[in-house]
Amino acid sequence: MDLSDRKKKILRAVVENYINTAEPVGSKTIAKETDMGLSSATIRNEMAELTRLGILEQPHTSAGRVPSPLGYRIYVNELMREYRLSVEEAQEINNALRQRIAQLDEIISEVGNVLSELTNYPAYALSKPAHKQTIVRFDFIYVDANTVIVVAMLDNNTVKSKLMYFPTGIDEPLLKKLSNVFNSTFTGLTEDEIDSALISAAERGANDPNGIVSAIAGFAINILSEITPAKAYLSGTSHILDHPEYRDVDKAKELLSYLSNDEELLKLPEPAREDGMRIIIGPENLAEQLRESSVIVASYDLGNEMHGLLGVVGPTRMDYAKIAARLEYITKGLKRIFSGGNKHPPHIEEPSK
Amino acid sequence: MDLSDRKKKILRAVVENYINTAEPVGSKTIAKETDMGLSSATIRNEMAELTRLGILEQPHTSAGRVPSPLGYRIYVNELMREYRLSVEEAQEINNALRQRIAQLDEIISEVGNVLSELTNYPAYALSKPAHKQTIVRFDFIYVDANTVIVVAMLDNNTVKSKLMYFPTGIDEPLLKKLSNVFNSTFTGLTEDEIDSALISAAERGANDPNGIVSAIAGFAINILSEITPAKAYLSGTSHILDHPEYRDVDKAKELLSYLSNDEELLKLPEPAREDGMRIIIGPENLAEQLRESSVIVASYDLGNEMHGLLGVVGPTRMDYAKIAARLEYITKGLKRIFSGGNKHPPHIEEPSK
DNA sequence: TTTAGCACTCTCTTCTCTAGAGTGCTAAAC
DNA sequence: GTTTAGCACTCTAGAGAAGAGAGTGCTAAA
Repeated sequence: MDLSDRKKKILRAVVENYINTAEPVGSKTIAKETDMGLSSATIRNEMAELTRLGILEQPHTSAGRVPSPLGYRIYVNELMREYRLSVEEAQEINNALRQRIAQLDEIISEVGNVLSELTNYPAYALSKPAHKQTIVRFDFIYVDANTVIVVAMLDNNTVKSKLMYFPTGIDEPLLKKLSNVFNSTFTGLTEDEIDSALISAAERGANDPNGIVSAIAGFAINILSEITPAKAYLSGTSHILDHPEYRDVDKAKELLSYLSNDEELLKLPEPAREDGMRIIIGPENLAEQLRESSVIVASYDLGNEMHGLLGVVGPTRMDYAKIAARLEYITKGLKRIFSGGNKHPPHIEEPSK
Repeated sequence: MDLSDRKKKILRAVVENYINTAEPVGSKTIAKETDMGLSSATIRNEMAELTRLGILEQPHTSAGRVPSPLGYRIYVNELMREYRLSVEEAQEINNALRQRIAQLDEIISEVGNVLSELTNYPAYALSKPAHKQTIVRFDFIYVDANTVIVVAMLDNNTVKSKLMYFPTGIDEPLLKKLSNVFNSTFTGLTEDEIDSALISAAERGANDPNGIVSAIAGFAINILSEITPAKAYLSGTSHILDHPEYRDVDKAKELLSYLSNDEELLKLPEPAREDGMRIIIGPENLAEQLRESSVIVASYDLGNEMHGLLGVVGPTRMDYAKIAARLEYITKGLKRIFSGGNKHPPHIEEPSK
């Protein structure tokens, strides 16, 4: 799309004005609030042209103009000023992250909360399934004649354990045998590779008619399948109702129900590049319920197999520049905290678009 | 409150009609839809009386009547018919529970989802902190010269483990010593009882200048403090917008924000008796934001230190009888599944109020 | 190429009016 | 004494009308 510089300036003015006011923007407003030294009539002509090109839209004949999805697209791709976080904003994000990151368990949902609070839009956080993991070693701790603690260490250095009860009884020699069998047969295998053939072979190898091997193998499979399953966390849904677009309760309800569905969230698109960000505007969304909303999504990566997506949902008239800047600051900050090893959020840096 | 039988009948009719229609109820409607053989005029007189007693209310002079909070209270305490779950409804609950209960981890939040879906109101689930737990045994598994797996078994038979890295190095004899120190000093203690005096004493006992003891003790404290912390899960918030009471976006927003705050949820009242149910009507709520809503709450108990509250939030005009019946069926069902050991939901039973 | 002027269009708000529902009171009927 | 019919009265919700305001597109002049 090749527009004259003047058209671009006008488009930008329309988009930014509309983002702030949520009201259709008239030619007079543009003339007054930008310093192009042009009268409203000239701007009117340009806006008429932009409307013909499908970049602006008119809600009705005598209303001001509103950006079309195409208009937003052009704005986002070419015109959006890089939003520079102020020192205060960056500080605020730093504090929010620092305070919330206590237990790693819930970090992702917490980051979603932070994101939502900082943007005033609903936010979601997805954790992606890690690459197929394997168990690298098994240990067995004897507790009493019927009880054993099974400890499994994974290839990412996490450890899982479980108390298991065997009515048929066990003793130290049996444990030793089990340890040998499991460490030789079941290590280095992904979930899929542990199948019933393998289990019954191991049962024969350990001379175990009592199902002990298969119970432990079941535990192993459980661990491998439960580790970082794709999960969705949604935060700040009530922010939806802050925005005039959703004053219509039915629309709000539609979006809210949609977002509350984890499976739908997991289907949302991802950024093309690992470190990129993606903005999906209105009708570019595949889901019917998002056709009037926009999504900004970035991926995060905490190392150690923890990675996923972090997104913000809002009306098409959302402050793309600001939200994108904050989102990027957060994802970068997370990465720094977790891979760098130092426990402090990053210092202020220049965000890119 | 001593009312004539006729007044009670009329009150019940008003409440139930209002619950269904969300419109103020007129004397004519009552006359028509109940078989008391009375004319609207008579009923009008009775309703005027009930209004004088503060049991009914008039939105404005010439509108029908609406129950006051006191009216709901009387209805709930004395007039509410026991709602009998139909076979289909019970079946539906059974299925919902059965399908969802896979990993115990998320069972409580899942039950919240089920509850919300079955009632069409937002529902919350709280897990209460368990009684102070203690570690009953420690085990140490040698991995390599710098790495140990620490395994701790709690008094409720759950097992926690962690891979720990010690740059100063460790060997088998040291592990043995550690095992002795921890199993003699730190077992049977609650989180509070493990204090720094104890830790430094143990450090001296183990002759450990490298902070290994204190690192492991930190892990122990972590476990004890993290186990079933009070948690809140909220489901089905979008159902709020189904009800005409919350068509006003500002009201919906107020309630939604309130419910989204975990700390507030944790402060909500509990049933007086362990197996009881509690209904809090409108202004009986302490929180300002709930003054126009009602809460029905019951406690659940899955044995094994897992217990907490399950609640439903809706407009004061909510179908108390139906919701209470479903809530009770669910809590009883949970108990049966988990304590009875059989993995199937209960059969249909008569719910009590 | 830009601007001023002007008629035109459409929405939003305000006001008025009416239909309808429901009430409370009075007097008659049971 | 209780119940009912009748009726005037009150209040709301909704429909229609009117006017203000904002913004447009077109034309003609600068």
